[in-house]
Amino acid sequence: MAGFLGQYEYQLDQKGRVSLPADYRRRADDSRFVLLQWEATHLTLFPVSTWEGVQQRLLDLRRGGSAVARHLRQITARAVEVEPDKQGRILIPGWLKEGAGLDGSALLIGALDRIEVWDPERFAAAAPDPGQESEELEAAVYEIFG
Amino acid sequence: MAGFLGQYEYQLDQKGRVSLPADYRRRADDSRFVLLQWEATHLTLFPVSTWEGVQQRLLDLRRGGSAVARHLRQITARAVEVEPDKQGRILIPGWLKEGAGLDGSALLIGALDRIEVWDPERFAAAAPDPGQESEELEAAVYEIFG
DNA sequence: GGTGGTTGTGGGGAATAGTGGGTAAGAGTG
DNA sequence: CACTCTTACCCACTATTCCCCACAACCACC
Repeated sequence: MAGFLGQYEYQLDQKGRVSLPADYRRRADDSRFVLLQWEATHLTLFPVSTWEGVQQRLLDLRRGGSAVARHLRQITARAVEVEPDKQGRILIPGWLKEGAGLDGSALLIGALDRIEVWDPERFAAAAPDPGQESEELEAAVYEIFG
Repeated sequence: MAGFLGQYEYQLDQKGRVSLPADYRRRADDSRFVLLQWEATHLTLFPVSTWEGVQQRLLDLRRGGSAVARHLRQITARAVEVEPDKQGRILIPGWLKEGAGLDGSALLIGALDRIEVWDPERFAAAAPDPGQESEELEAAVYEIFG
């Protein structure tokens, strides 16, 4: 099955809720999601079925006892399990809105097995500059799409 | 099932009680927990079902008779079994509050299979500085989230 | 071109969650 | 045995969260 695709810009209401595109709701095999910030720029929304695999890898890494394992709490502390209400909206906690720079509206991006939640301006700014990086991207993309 | 996630800052009342987030209470398969300090910085709260595995590993280690095994009592001495009251609060003994630097308020952190109890300022100070450590963390995290 | 369903958006009201404190039972001490 | 201090249970208050109803825009389909 094709994963999450496309982009939707929705309002973030005064209670901190955003609609989840109906298309995404239908595609997800589970109605529950894990919303977390593991990159500084944006939030990521995993269906719980996908999240479980991630969680297992996190547990394995922590049990390994490496130096970085001690900081994993910084990741899990920035996560919540959310479930859309009857109208298909999820509530984004204040501390996550702040971290992702969300105010007013949110851009929902389909990213195959997950959904990303961006502040529209940040997303525009995150596009690669025409230059070296963009050339590398182009080359990689050519190899994939053939 | 998704484990314990997120962060909640609650008051620590004059009797030394803290509310356990309702979400955590629902998630735990058992209402009883083991609260202990095994790291200098904070306290950790294990559901008894999870604790049993830890306890088994402690017993195995002690039976192994290694040098460190002789100091395990320093760990178990800093532990208590707690159970939330009807309002969902647990009582933190004075000697544990002191060791974790708790006063006024407590930050409850979801860490997948366990819950951590931090002094808010200490938690902020424990965040990895932008630098080598933070880069390693980012790299490890990228590998996990792909 | 109407018509019915679906989708995003707004807001009111009930249930729940966190917080404070009073009082009784229990443990430890002299 | 009496006294004190701690722990546990209970009642009450307030703010937040969650659930539900309702509207309006859009699309598809007769």
